[in-house]
Amino acid sequence: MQIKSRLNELISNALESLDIDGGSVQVTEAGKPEFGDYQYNGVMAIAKKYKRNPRELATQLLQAIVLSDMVESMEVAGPGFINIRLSSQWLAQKASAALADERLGVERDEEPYRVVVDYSSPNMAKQMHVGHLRSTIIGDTIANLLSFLGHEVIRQNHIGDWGTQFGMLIAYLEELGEGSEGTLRDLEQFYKEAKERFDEDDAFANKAREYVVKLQGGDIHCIHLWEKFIDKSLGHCEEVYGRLGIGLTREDVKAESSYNDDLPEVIGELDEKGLLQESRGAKCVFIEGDENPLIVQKGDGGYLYATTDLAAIRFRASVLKARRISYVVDARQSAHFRQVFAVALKAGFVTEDVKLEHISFGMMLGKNGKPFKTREGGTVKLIELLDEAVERARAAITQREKFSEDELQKVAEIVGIGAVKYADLSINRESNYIFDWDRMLSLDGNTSLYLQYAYARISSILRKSGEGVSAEISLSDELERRMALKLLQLEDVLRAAARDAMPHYIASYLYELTTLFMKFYENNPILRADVPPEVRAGRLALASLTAETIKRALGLMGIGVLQRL
RNA sequence: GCGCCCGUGGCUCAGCUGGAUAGAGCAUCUGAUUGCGGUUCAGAAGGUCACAGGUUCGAAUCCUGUCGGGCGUACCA
Repeated sequence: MQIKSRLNELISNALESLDIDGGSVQVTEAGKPEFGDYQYNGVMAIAKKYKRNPRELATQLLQAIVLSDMVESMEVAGPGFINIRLSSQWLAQKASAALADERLGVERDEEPYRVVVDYSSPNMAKQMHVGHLRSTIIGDTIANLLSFLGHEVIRQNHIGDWGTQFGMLIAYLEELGEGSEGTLRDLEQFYKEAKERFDEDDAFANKAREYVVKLQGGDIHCIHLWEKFIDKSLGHCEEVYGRLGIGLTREDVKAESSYNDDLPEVIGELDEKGLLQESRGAKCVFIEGDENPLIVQKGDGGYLYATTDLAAIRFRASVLKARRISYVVDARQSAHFRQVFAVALKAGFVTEDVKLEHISFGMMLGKNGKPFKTREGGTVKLIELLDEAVERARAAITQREKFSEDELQKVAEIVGIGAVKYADLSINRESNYIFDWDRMLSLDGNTSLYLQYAYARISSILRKSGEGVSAEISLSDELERRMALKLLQLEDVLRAAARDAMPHYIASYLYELTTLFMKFYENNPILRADVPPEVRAGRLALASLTAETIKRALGLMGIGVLQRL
């Protein structure tokens, strides 16, 4: 249910009927309950433009609005605000419909498009570490969200499987011989050992360099070693994805190396367009207003990741035919993407109507405000971080419910992983964020545990009620009414989150919904004996829809819920 | 040097393309509740929205400058 756009339309139509150009009409949620449910503030600006009295204009506008059964009242307030109150009957009816609907009343976008979401993209030479966390979970959420809204999502895991370090790694893999899979399990260690060999043994170093060349030349033996290595490394990533509830599969992998053959073509096309210039021995594209060019080919003939990124854009636009291409990559690369996008456009790899966006995010900081590291100052491995999350969750769970060891482990897994993900997804992605175990595993405040707890509590109520939930919701008091309104705002929130690629909109919404529910529940008993059956049924229905909404929205973030906690 | 991002109560964060008295949660204080699952609920206190100008009916939000912090700045990815 899109509420805002319907209201916008009512107002737009009215403005049009008055022959007034109101620009893009945007109602917002009311600042206070006294103001109603929504408000439109645009009249003042329009009045200024037409040099008219705002209150008068607002009054005239109201008269021109054709009210639907959705709106109970609209009135002018203050200097020219228009306060809107929705019909309770309408809210009740739509909430009932949402409850009966698989999608909770959220419609698919009427103009679906094909979108590439590039995220996670780990380097195969090293173990996944915290540096990959944000891209992976933010990207996955956005992909899930767009998909839920009916868009055709193509996930692209642009893994780093190419580069000089692979010569060293496969040379070492070969040296260890058969049965070296065990060592490969700890990639970090493997890399370290290979590097040591490389630094200490000239013969080994030479072989490593030779293997780089052979690999690039398509040598069968080297390719075989390399494939084996990548396969193992990817397997490790998949283990992490599995635990994190990330929807990336092998089919989504589109490795850097897959663009190798395109790179000369990219250079060729840039040249054809007359964009290529040689500068200090390298082939570059200069961009107006930019001090530094985008270097696409090194002096020694080698390509760079800018070249690969251009090849990828070209592929995504021409082969995949994406209309929106989103890169979930940390903010430090904003300059890089700005350049790559500009060049891709100039070169005609994409047309103007394709939306290229860098969904950037800030750094993960430790409690001390400095980059998140281990006590020793090393990089935190993702798998170890997740282990710790689960361990801490286990300790944090109050064991009101008696869990078997198996169940406890499952619950801790859902709670712990959820806490890590939610802590990240609940804040504005653009800012750096402080990683704090205690806060993220707290039962108070905007945390996943609070939401999961609410879900479990509602589940308990529903179980105890011993009856099915009917889809009939009637709203007999103000809190019930506010609940229904909040529940119906889900689609507006999801759409805004998808539009801006801002998962924290969803988190804020869920938190507001849940605190509102707690308040509602405190004041409106459900299962008590003195509650009339109709009222009880209506409240049960609201509770049920609340639970479903929490479950669905957390599900978009890849976070699970529990019947008991 | 240049460029980008960020400065909101003690702490962590919201603030929806400029709107009505800047909102939450921790932490602090007060009160309710023998609890339809609580670590719940209600309330209080706490802010010159870094600073200074400007734009206008109206600015945390837009513009300019200053200060402070982060990041990036040609052949790594």
